[in-house]
Amino acid sequence: MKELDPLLHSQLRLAIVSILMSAVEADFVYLKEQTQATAGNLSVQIDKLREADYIAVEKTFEGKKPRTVCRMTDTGRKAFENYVQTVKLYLHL
Amino acid sequence: MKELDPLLHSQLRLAIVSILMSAVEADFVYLKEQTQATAGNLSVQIDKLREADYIAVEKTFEGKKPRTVCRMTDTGRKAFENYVQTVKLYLHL
DNA sequence: TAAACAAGTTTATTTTATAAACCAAATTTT
DNA sequence: AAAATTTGGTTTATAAAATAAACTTGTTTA
Repeated sequence: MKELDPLLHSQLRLAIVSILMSAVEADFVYLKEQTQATAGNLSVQIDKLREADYIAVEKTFEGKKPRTVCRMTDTGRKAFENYVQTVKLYLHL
Repeated sequence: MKELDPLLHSQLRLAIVSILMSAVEADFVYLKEQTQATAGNLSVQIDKLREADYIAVEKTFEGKKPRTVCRMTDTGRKAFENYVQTVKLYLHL
């Protein structure tokens, strides 16, 4: 049985990537709202995805407020597609 | 975002259930071969699925050798179908 | 009959996920 | 204008999970 990419096979990280796959980009606040995760957990998981170069993270300022914007990388998109194909086997789809 | 049943959202437990969903039953040795898991890990994960009544476990003797046979319960089948529907949302399927 | 094997289980270790506590800057309240 | 609160996070500590190593019990086999 093909292994499920452990980086994506995590509730929160999969949710993050799922959102990013259908939007050009999403910021920390939006991801927090959508996923209902705590800020700490979200911060950690975003960082893991960034370390693996699955997502790119840009820290800017929106006026005086910090803004952390995330978007998928090509590597991340490929990894996601691969994960989808693998999980389909497990789900008999 | 709907939560992914944590009992099924685990590489090995999902593999076990995936196998059991497409076979009437499967024994410990077969599951071990197919999943490539260690016996200890497999034993633990089977037990978690059994505790939740997702699978039924029957310990018999095949001649003089013990045989542990697993099959899905109705509860387990429903949980799996529910998991499939939920994960589809994450995967945009 | 002692060593090796089979089929597991139990326990210990490592990894992962999660949340609590913290920080800096800006905004609001008194 | 000082104090308290909010915003947008990060760091660190705790809880849970996955995994493997060690052990058990009975069975062959040399």
